[in-house]
This record gives sequence, structure tokens and C-alpha cells, in this order.
Amino acid sequence: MNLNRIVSRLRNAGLKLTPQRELIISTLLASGGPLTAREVLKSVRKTQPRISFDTVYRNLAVLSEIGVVNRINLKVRFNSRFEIADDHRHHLVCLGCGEVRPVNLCPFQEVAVGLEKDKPFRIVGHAFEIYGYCAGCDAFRDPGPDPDRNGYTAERKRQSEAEVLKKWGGT
Amino acid sequence: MNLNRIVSRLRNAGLKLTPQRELIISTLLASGGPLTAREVLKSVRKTQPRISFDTVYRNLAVLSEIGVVNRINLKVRFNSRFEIADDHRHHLVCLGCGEVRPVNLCPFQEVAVGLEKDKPFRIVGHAFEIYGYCAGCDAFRDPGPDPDRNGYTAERKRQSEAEVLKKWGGT
DNA sequence: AGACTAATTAGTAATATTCCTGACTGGAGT
DNA sequence: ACTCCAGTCAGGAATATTACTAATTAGTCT
Repeated sequence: MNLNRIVSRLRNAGLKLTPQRELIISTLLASGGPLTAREVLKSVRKTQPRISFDTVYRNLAVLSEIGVVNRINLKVRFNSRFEIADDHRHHLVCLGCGEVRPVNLCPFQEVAVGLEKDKPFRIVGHAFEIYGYCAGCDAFRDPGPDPDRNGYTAERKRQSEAEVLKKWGGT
Repeated sequence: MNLNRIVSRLRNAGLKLTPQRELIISTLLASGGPLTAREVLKSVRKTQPRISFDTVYRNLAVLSEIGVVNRINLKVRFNSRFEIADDHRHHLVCLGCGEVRPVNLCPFQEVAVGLEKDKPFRIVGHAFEIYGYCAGCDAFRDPGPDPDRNGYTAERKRQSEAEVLKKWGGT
């Protein structure tokens, strides 16, 4: 997805192209991976120091709504991330370190068929995230002696979190 | 799902049953529908006035992690809601009014098969939410004269939001 | 180029959510 | 009943996210 294509999507939705909006889009386009709202803000302020939080959040939300941007992450431990929606995809999210791994499977088409029969509901989007632990973070977790235990150990979990926050530069 | 069953799930996970935790579970069990964290807190404080935000949030997160509670909503406009996970289900979420409508479809089983092949990733859960507009809220949106427009209209959207916030008692 | 209108923005306030620390407790084993 | 320790809690601080308002601007039509 290039800037021209994105701009035409904006126009079709009746949205304007402001310098701020263009900067946000460019930032996402230039990025190698999904960014948090804060990372976008930081980057954009290099050019427009006075851009506000609200502008960044609002634009990320709007761009998500028209399908130009993918929004990753439930309200689970880590911040939301945003990426240009080149193709439609979902993600594995590591609950240990926050790593996001793309998945090229989308279950929505099969599911959508059976909906909207009884009560009307105009569907405009969906989210599908898979949670778990990558190999590195899984090592922190104690499987325990009892096979019925699911290995939840607060202390180890906290250790893992602390290291991870360092790794991800806090927040 | 009754309290006894939930308690045994807690034990299997190595978690304790504290008065606070029991209260939170009871509140969710007694509720007719999904509750926000704030609603849970408010209800629980009738019995334990000094219970903290953190306790409520932490417990809802832990209960979600062991599958006793379903967590509903992405970081999209409305707060997260929580409900006892009687059976596994997902939800339609109205972006206009926040209404949550359960759906008895889960695409995860079919999708999960193809994963974990290349790189190891221990899956512990997933989330699937469908977004759109219910009949009532859809009426607020202007389809516009151009069929290629997707009907996004900031002014109307704001109107709708304002009314809805009143309806949902603010926040 | 000038006027008009809906969309957008900066700045700020209000919420929501998570994190941290030191004190406390449930429950398993004596 | 006593001990012990991992798990928990309350309280408060730190972040993340959303909401509001008055002023500004992009884009359309003349």
C-alpha cells in the first residue's frame, strides 16, 4: 500500500489530507513493524513538534476504521500497535515479551456467512488475536509437578515482565 | 459455571481464594450481562469498601487468563467488559452504542491446526470480535450520495456518541 | 482568488488501565 | 495451633487512552 492509494481511500471516505495525517501515514509506511501510538507521536514530532496526542490517537483510529491501518492487541498487558494494512492479516501475540508475529489466516469469511440473519447488524470490521508464549518466554514458566496445573507462577511471571520491559524500553 | 467449579479451576492454577476474589466472581455470576471493571468495582465495594482498583483489574486479568472469564472488546471506543465464561463464545460489538451481542461461532479450532509448525509458540488463548453498527445506530450514519463513500461523517458520529454516552451513563 | 462548510487540530481535562512497594494472608505441611 | 512462603492486597504513582472546546484549515463551489 503506497501513499497515493491511501489518499484515495481517504477521499472516498470523505476525509481530508492534512499535514499531520500525512506525517502519521508516512511514519507507519516507513516503519519496519507495528508501532505504538507513542512511537508514532515521537516520530511525528520530529517534524511537527506541536502535534497533539489526540491527533495521533484520533487518526490511528480513523485510519483503522477505513481499513488503511491494522490495529493489533487487545487490552492485555501491552499497548496497542498499528501498522499499514498491506494485506489483511492477524497476529500471534506473546504475553511474555509482547512480540507480534503475523499470521496469514483469517477466519472471518467463513464465520460471517451465518451472521446478520435474525437481527440486522452492519459489519464493518473484525479483530482476531491469538495469545500465548514464544519459546524464549515460555522458559520462564514453571510447568509444575502436577500435570493439571497450568503453570501460572506469579513470581516468575513478574521476573519475565521486568526483563521484557527493559528490552522494550519501558512502557 | 458455578462457584465450586470456578474455585477448583483456581486451585488447579495454583491461585488462592481470597474474599476479594470471591466477591468479584460472585458479582460476575450474579450479573445478567458483561460488566466493565468499574461496574465490578462499584458492586464489590458495597461489601468491601476498601478494595482497590488494582485488585479488581488484576483479578479480572487473572481470571481471563485461566479461562474462567471472557474479556470483551478491543481498545476501541468503549471499555473492556468481563463475563463469566459459561461457554466459549465471541461477540458482535456495536461501535455506535457499545452493545455487545454474543455469537456462538468460534473460528479458532480450524485456524489453530496450521499454526506452531515453524516456530514454537504455546497458545493459551485467543480473541475474536466483530465490529459494526446495530440497526439503531446505523440510522445515524449518512450513506451519502456517492455509493463509493462509506458513510463516515464526523458530525453525525459525534451526535451519536453523545447520545450514547448519556444512555450508558457516561464514560 | 474568495467564500463557505465540514473536517480537523492543539491544548487541556478527564478516564481507564497498569505498575510498584511494602504489608498481609490463605493454605499446605508440621 | 504454628510456621512458612508464594500469592495477594491497598494505596498511590505512572501510563495509556479518550473526550471536549474554541480556533484553524482542506477542499469544493463560484
